[in-house]
Amino acid sequence: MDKTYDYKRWEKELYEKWLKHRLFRATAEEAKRSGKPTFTIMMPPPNVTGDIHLGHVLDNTIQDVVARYRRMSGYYVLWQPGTDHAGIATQNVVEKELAKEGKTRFDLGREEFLKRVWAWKEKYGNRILEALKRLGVSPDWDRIRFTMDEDYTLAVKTAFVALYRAGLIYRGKRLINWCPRCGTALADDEVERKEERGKLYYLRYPLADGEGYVVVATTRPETYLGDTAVAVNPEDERYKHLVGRRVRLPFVGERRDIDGNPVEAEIPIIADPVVDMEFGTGAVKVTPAHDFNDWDIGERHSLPKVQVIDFEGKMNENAGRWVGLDRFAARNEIVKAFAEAGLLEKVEEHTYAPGRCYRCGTVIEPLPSLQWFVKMKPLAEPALKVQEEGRLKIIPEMFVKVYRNWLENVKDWCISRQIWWGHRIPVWYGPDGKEFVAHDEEEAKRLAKEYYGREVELRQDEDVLDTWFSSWLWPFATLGWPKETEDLKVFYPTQFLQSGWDILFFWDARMVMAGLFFTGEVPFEVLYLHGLLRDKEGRKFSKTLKNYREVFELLNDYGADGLRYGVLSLTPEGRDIRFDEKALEVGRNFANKIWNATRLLVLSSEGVDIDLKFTPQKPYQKWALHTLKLYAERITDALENYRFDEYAHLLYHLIWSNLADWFLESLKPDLKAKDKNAINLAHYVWLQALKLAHPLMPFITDAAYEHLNLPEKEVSLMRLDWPRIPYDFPAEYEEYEALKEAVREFRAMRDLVGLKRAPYRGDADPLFEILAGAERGEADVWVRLPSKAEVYIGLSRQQRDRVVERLRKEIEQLRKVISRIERKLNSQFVERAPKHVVEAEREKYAMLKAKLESLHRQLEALG
RNA sequence: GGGCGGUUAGCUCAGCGGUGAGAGCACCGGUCUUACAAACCGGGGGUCGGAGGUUCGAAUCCUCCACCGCCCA
Repeated sequence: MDKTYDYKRWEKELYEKWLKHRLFRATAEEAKRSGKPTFTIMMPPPNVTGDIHLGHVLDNTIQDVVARYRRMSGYYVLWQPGTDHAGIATQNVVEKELAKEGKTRFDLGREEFLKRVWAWKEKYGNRILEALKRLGVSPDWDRIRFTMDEDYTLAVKTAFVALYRAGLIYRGKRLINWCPRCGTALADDEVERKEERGKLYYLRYPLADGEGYVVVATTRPETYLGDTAVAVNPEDERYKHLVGRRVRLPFVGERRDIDGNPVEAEIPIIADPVVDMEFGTGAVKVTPAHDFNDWDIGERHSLPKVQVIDFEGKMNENAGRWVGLDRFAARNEIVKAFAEAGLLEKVEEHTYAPGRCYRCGTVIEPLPSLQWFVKMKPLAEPALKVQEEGRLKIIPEMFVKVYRNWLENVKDWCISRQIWWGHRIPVWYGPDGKEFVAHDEEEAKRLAKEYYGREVELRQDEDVLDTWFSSWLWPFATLGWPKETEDLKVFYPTQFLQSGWDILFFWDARMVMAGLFFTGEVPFEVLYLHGLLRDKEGRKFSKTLKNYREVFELLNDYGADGLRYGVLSLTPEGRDIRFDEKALEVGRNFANKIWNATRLLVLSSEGVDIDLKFTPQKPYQKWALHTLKLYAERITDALENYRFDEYAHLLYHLIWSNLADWFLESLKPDLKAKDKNAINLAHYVWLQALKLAHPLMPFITDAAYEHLNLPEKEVSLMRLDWPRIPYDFPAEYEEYEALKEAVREFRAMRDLVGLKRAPYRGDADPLFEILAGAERGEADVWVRLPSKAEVYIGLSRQQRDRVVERLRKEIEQLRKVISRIERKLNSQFVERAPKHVVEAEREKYAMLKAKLESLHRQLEALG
């Protein structure tokens, strides 16, 4: 057995071995044959464009821990991997490639462009999945699905048609979020808002029928060209007399609304309660075609909607002299024009939160546009209901409110995207624009023929569907839906879904809706949300800041187990995680510790025939079994409750602080003596500990397992049963704990006086000498240890003083504690507190009293 | 504006009605003790954000306040 753990070698060898033995494979047939309950986990499919980052590491470590734990505890596990076509992101990447050649997608045309994207996907699409293998994760790689697989496409079409026929999909002209850079509509939640510094411009609108003007405050002066009213709060005394009168927009000539009707430059002053009297001057401009609030005001007051910015973010023909200018350039020009005409009252610094595209960061432009929408209310209600009824468990609890709040206020979902990479919307239009929604062109033609009574030319909708419209089907579409497959019957609904909280709305909540609507099932029993990884300062990882290291570098430096351990141990319930490489060091050192401890066992049991049969005899042995039992229970509990950080810490304490520091040290004499019983017991204990650690640290534990000289072995610990420890030795546990205490006291005393070894006398367990570094001998002064055991440490006269000082300090501290308890025992506490608490307090009091006396005796003895 | 979370040792965090308030890292001192210096042994370090309240008992429950972060408008 090598002197150090070479994780690079072992990670490679073991992963190949696991794959060779098909340990991750899951089939419906075998599941049925096994007779075990199934446990299905759907891997959140990474984007085909992406590179692996720490978020994937956390995601997949969590899933792997659950998958391996469940396999070991008697479930038949399917962990379903795959990738997501990520419409906008992927199209962007390929368009960037094209730009290097000086081309746009329009130069290639739709068909050629899509060929390029597919080629790109074939080449790079599985990069993240491949990288995940180095982490040691255990999904069934033979089942990789892609959201644009042929089968999956069928699921998407079926879903669209079913929703349309149920009246839950409609097409309408509405204000949508438009990204001028990506050239597509976005859903509300694809728009990010963050506070930014901007300016608030005060514009003067001259009254049309008299002297003076009304001043409106706006962050977007360039949209004034599309204003169709000025609004004030009906309660606002300052403006009551103006309501009903009109202002004249300066520099505005001919303009038309979105239906082509001319709109005058004179616009009314209206009263609407949504206007905030505190904001600016209390009078606001209303631009229904470029602002969501204004759209609603426009609807209420039947205002015309004048669009002044086009789909490229440029001013359109309604902008008069500014036509063709970019919207931001137009802003400057327009402000200048107002200033020159004496119509700019002032400009203030202002913080506001413009919407930005979550894919490219461009400021989104609200625009009226004809798009497809999903009616969300009817889908949201069942999703709320199943949560209420406890059929969907959300962990941690605090996200329940977030989930509910979103569903209760959900708005219709804009699902059409003006890009090419994605699922083409399955709608065909007749010559008169009549829409035919169908699974394919054949069916559309048939429907059209029925409708028109003859064959007509059909034109398919140019747009594609939002990527999330395919991902929300993931839990069942990957298993073959809409076909009634064996996979669906056996593995669906699933048991566990984990994701970062950032996609709770995008993905998790929508999967619940889709699951309920399409399959009538809650798609997963448990929804586990974890926080997002941030840098040491709490900032998001970002390419521009370069505030992170590549996952491959981390894997090289700390090993997969070190990385897994580090990341998981940092993960608190739900909150964001400040990532610190120090944690990985802990993980790496921990793996190393496991290696070395195993090495001790292996080297010192050479030549011993191991059959795992033993009888617990000595106190340290019973203590070890009892400790193992306590930890196995707590670890199982932590895993059952998805407390991963706790799991990581418990492992550390069991294996390092208890087994390595005490058990193995106590075992050493028996190892030297080749005590067969002790060696078998140790192998049993160690094997259980390795099993407990296996879900989190699969490589080092399996590497250690390979070295253990056991009578029979499986391919991997993952094939063994989860530990249940049938031993219970509370008395011996206490006995050995007392020994530990005496050893610690002896060591501390010895260190206090600066001795490397010290003489002792008294009645001590034979292990005491070894653990404490003590020996029988002569001394000037003997000091009894404060612990129960009657053990003395021998000192010289010079060393006496330091001990006296130390004793005095301890006595003082102890007195304080004791008097506090005395007060407590003389108060109402005795009558009011539960009996057992009072009893425990009395016991503690007696114990501390005894200890105090012992300290006093020592002090006296030292004279 | 509505909501959520946080504030505990120098740092990252556990503990969420009964502990002399914990862990890891960092720090200080000692050790090549034949598994491990990626280690071993020992040590110092906290008025649990502030103010009230409930309770026999509060880091833990309630109210208010302060600061930090996030989500939704």
